Amino acid sequence: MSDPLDLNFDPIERAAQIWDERFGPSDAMAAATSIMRVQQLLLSEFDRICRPYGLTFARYEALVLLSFSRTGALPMAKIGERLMVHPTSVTNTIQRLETAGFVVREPNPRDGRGTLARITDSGRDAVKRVTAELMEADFGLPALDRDQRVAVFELLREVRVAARDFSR
Amino acid sequence: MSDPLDLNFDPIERAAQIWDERFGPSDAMAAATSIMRVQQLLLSEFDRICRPYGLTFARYEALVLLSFSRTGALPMAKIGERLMVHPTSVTNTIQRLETAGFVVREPNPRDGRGTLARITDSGRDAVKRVTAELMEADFGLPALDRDQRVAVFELLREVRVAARDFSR
DNA sequence: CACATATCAGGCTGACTGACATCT
DNA sequence: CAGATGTCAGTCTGCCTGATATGT
Repeated sequence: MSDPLDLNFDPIERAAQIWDERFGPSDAMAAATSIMRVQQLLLSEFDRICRPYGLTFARYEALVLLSFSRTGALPMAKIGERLMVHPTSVTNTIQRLETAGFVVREPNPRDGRGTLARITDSGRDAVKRVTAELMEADFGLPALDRDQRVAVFELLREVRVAARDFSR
Repeated sequence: MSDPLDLNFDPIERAAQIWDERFGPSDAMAAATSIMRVQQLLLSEFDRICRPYGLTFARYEALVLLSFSRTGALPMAKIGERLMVHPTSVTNTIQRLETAGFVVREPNPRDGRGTLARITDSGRDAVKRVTAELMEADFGLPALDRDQRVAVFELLREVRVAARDFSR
């Protein structure tokens, strides 16, 4: 690359850089593209860890939710609410987890309309193994020390509060 | 919700909270879930802004790349490399942009195997309008001040450097 | 020849809309 | 009855693999 300004080979950052030259620097754009990109890096890492266990990260999240519920079972609607995904996506996710033997479906005894997804022993085992690996991998953030991770969390909490993603 | 521990209504944070009770606090998990969640918030915001112009954020990114190239045209492979997406995804993205009239395809005069995607006037106009709206929306980060945005960028740069996403 | 470039066929994923049966 | 619940059909998106035609 012949551009003398191209000290940095990341394409997104490169675009931001060129953008800066045209419109002036945008700290907002730089921060936003960093978040988008790091999420992409984390998701690949998480999916890579989940894959050997027949899981995707989305399915792992659903399984974690079930594994931490008091009875090991939750209504479909509750799962969608907690993971913030569409009801039909819940149907799809749970169906695949059921096919893999990590979850069973059963009628909700407290609501004739409803269905409960219940985690199986096999599902609990998978959660345990994947969680151990994620912890081992520092959730994709071994590059940051404890204070830095806390700083990231605190900063992003502001964004989530503003988006009403937190109740506080 | 009857669970006495449910003081905080964010589902991901809620899961992290329950997780903490079981395995002890994980600053890495808290930071990682925040990044995943904020990316989700930003992407919906960006897609919402792009939608009226017949774009998704992914297509907007490709269009930005073309609009900032010196000649307004780039080989497909170069686009994939810079946006870090699979060659078939580039074919797909460019095809849709072509259908929308934002780019045209032409043979690469310097490589008989290759195809160039060239941005049209209509494409440049769309980039201009969407970019203005994104700037107006502070790239989804109006909740942070300048110093905070810079802090986010600096922290996440560490992660990207470790992942070799940056060359420095 | 090996290799690069781009496309196509086809699969998988998660998200969505609209329609529907069922139940509260 | 209105409203909630879950599923299904079908669409769209982005990402991927493998095969292929073409050209370096």
